[in-house]
Amino acid sequence: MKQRIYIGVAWPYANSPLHLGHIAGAYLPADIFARFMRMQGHDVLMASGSDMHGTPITLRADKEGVLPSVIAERYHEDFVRAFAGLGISFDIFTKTTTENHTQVAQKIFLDLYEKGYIYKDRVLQPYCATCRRFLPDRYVEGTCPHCNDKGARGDQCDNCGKPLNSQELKDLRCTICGLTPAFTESEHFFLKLSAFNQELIGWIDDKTYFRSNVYAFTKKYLEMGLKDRAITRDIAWGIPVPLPGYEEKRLYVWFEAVIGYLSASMQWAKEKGDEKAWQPYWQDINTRSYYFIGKDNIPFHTIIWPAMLMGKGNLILPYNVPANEYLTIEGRKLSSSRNWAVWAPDYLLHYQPDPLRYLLSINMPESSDTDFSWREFVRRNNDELVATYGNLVQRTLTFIYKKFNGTVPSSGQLNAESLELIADAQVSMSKVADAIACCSFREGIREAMALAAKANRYLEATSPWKLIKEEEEAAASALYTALAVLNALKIIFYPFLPHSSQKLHEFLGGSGLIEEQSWSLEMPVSSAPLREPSVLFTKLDESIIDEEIKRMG
RNA sequence: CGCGGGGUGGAGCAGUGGUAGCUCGUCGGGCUCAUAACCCGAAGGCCAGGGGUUCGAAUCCUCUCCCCGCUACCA
Repeated sequence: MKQRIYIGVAWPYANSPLHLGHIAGAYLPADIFARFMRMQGHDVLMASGSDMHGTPITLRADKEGVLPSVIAERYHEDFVRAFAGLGISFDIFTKTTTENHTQVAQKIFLDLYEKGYIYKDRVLQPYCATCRRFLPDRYVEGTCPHCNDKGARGDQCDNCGKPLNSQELKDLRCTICGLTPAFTESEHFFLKLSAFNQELIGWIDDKTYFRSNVYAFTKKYLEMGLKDRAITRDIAWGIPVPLPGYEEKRLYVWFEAVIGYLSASMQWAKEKGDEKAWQPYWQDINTRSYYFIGKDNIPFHTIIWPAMLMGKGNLILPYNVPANEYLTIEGRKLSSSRNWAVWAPDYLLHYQPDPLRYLLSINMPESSDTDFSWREFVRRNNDELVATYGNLVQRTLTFIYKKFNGTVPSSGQLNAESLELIADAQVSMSKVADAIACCSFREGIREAMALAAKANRYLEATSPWKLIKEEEEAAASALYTALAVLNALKIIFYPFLPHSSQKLHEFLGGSGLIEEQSWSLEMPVSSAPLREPSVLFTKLDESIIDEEIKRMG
């Protein structure tokens, strides 16, 4: 049955390049899922874009003396290049500064406002006279009224975990200049999250198939009770509030950026020349929407965005939010400011995308934080990708190429071992499919690699290089069987390693894009031509470990 | 009593009630089609520790210890 699937992927903040954390956290799992679903014949729309607004971008622009848009555009283009290099197959990757997004965001704002889900309220807001600006919550520090910890921020106290607002803090100070701000009244718009509390509890209740951390976190959050949140700010960079008298205010990023999931779909439809094409992805209740994000984004995708969708009405709620945990680098938390990170553009200058995709897939932070180390990268590449999978392909194809004229050997009468291996390949195909379908990517790629290892064992046991001297037909039959397994491998590795699967597809005589193949085992056709193979993956020298580590930090 | 994640052979990890597994590394052997790749065998773990539940626990409960996040950039 053909399923329609919408895949939303976290919108990267356009203020620094993409790093491995982004890729392992959201983009790679989303891409694996999308490629798999497309190959299964499902109808997929995968969308994302750059989050161009927000304070960090403004701060950086101030520092460099340029407009915020300059910074945002620079990184947006950088993202587009990195995604292309890594093979992240978005159907659309746009940005929040488009006319389209601005209009959609403003329209939703107005709609929720008219329905009473957004209301005005006057708030006392800390204003720093020295810095001449209103201070967002996290720019205010003080003493927690609950536990007396001195490092509490305007939004919450990290010591006791209690949510706060700036007015509750004692000994208030501005984190920029350290002086005491004064409270000034300002009018803001609030999203009435409290109105959706019950409905959200009902919605999350049957989402037991969610990853346990996502489910538990959301449930607890909802049971503690939702508080309405301000969704406008007194800043200049962002989407204007579309009401007269509020020209100086902007929509706050977390309200506006999530709307990008919807506006990007509309943009995709427009570019496709069918303005209504987005509707089935958002309005058909049989469509399943998935949101791939990092764990810090959970509340925005399981609470705020669903609440907004409920308020807007006639839009489907998330079907699943497979949030990943974090990736550490060489055992330490990554930090862009300390350059303790591996940058995607930088990686792509030196290495192929598939080895990285392999490591991040097989060691994906699905259920707990995992570590990326260059030693592990080299090891996985050399000992697993090259030695197990790559070498299987190489030994099979070069042998056939030399001894069978570069054509598929005749299958002859397949013996019991051969039939068993082919059956195993079929089982692997469905196991990998099941694993990916429930977002267990690690399990999926492990199974794929296990099949490659099994094929190596089969070759060892049948030893066609010996058979060919006495019983050429038996050798042909064994190699035919190995080719059948390669046909399975190119498919089941495809979602994870699209570049090498495409290459293998071509070695095996296939034409066109492997993506157009279906998720099924195609038996080779005897005497069909193969193409001259070259290596699928290359070994990496151990010396890169120290070099790469030296370049960080 | 702040919250959360985690502690499984040398390394990285899987395993959530029923004889402790995977990949790599190490040692020994085989093979020679293949990117010194492949295959077989072996050594190596009282599953952080104490207590409890159970016929039976790495797996459930409880306590203790240790590590990592929860602070700016940041999935």
